[in-house]
Amino acid sequence: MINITFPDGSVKQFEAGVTPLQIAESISSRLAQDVLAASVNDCEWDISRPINEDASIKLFKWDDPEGKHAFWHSSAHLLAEALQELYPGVKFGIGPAIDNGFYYDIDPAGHTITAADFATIEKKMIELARAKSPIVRADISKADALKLFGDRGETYKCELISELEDGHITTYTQGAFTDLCRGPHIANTAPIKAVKITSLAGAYWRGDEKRNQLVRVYGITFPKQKMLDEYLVMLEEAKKRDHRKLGKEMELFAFSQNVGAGLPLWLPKGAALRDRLEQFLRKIQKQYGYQQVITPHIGNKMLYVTSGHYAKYGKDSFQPIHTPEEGEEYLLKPMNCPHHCEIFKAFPRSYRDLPLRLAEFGTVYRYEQSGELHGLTRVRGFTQDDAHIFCAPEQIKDEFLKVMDIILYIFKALKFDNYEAQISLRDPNNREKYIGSDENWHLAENAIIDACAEKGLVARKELGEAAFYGPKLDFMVKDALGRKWQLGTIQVDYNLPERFGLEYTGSDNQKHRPVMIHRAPFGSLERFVAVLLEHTAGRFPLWLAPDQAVVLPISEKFNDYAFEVSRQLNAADVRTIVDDRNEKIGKKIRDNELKRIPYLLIVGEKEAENGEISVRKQGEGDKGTMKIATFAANLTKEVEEMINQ
RNA sequence: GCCAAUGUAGCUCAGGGGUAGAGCACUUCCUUGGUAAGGAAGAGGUCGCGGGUUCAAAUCCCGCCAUCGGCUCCA
Repeated sequence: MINITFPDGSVKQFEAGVTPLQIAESISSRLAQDVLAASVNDCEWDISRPINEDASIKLFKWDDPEGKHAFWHSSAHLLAEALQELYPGVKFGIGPAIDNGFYYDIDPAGHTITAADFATIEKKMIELARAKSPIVRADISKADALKLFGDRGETYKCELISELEDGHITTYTQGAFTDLCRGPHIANTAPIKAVKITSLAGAYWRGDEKRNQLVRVYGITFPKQKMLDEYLVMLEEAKKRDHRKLGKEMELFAFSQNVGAGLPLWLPKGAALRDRLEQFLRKIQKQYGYQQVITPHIGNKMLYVTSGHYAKYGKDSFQPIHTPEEGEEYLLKPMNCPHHCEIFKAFPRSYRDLPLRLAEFGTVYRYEQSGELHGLTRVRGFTQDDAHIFCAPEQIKDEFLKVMDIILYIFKALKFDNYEAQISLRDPNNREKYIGSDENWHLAENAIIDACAEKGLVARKELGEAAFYGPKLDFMVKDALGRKWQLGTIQVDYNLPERFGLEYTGSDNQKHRPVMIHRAPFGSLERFVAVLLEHTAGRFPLWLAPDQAVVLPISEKFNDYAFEVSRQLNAADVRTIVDDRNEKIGKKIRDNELKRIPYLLIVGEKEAENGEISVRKQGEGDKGTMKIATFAANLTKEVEEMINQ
């Protein structure tokens, strides 16, 4: 007998060799039906895999991420089995579960797979799932694995096996398909009831653009058809809040082929929105002791040779601008920091000047690869809410904490509660990718980790994600379709001060090297507006809304009064427009509700007589009648409460 | 940059070797209506751009550009 400990601490005895599925059955037949995966002593475990010694166990159902993961991972195998039948000779790469479903990378071996084939693949997968094939785990020696997959011409699998340690290799088989796999998997294919192949893409083998490109087939599966239907509806809803669609609809920004790909044009309403965000940030930054600076959009090539950016990114950037003067070369600035370093150098600096916090809404240009451009989230010209803090090494953590305060304040004011924090550290196995000494890297990485700990901020640590000049703390927010975008960022940099030879005089009358902190709470205005649009589905908080109120005259007879109302409200800083179209009031209400204007002000005979307006709040309906000045005062108060919460 | 797809009116889309269609939006007229779609008429398009095939190309073929979904990249 062995002792099995449950998550609540209770312990039950079972025969050695018991499986998680049998344990679930001993609790209830319902649980046995629902359980998809397990962990045994915190190791992922198949529910049909025997347990031979005392262990603590967790059972995972669909609602647990681990349960979905096993379900989708098994679905990837099912997809592979279907592809193997439909396209004989295809070779398999890898096929993992992802956040929303799974994919399988295959070498199509001469077959062509297109979106037109999705229905066939789905049908085949359903057919195979209904066979209720058990998914069977097997240990295999490295030699046997190489032979098994080698005989089948699975060159990609063999490459993977050759890198594995003998004695730790397992395969999983369902029906006629055997895959090299660590698991865990669901017990058999029966629970996979609804299947959708979602897209097709090219993907380099092992993510290396120098190697073969495979075909990646994406899909998602569910244990119930209804869940798939709901998922598809959710996707449709998400598309409606795509910032590219909303930005056009709401006349915020546009792109022109004549201007160039990835170069956004801010329309009047978008520019005004952006300006409000800038003012908001300027105000907080002033409180935190920042000073605004302005630097040019271009800089001498030598500036970037000094900073090291030219050597690293020069050939992949917009190419230098040549002047009539022989030999002079300028670059569009890809970042503001070298300019700010020169501002630091403009005067002899004392420890009394530190921390020196230089802020700039600086527009930068980066030549992103053509396939990478994406609405406002990935562009070639954008404005960072940039600042560089020059401080003494012992001030780093304090400054870091203050920047975190600003970022968290902004996220709170805009109700971004769904962010993730990530500490990006360097890849210890690939040190030549980074510039700067080991000692400095070590210091900088620890400053970030300590600051997060002190703030109680839960941050994921990612090796190899650091910038080439230093480690960073990033705040990521998801867009409508669940794609993650980096917004706020704080980066420690020991490197640029070194390269620019920055120094200050300490209290000891000796020269010292300052440390630099790069930080951008929004990341860029472009990306921030994009994410804000998707986050709010275009229903901006009142203080940011392009139009805060629209006056709707009941009939054309009251147009004059409507314009008078609008004039008075605009004079009181309430952004107000008039809908003077010759339409019925019902139609005007519908159209302006759909335009996401926070307040609809209806005026007719009664209102015109009394100097009043009838207020309707977007999405909430009629709020009654009030004086124009009362409405203006209420709205101003509402805005102030939002910003100063 | 790579793989796949798409590009027709301001928007959403249909059509398809013989000179262009719908709905919404827009303009004008009728209507002057009290809280989510009143009616009529009109205007609007080198069918992404450039080549080729053809008596004839928006339609077929090739190239380019842009967009979309991924991959790689992201200072």
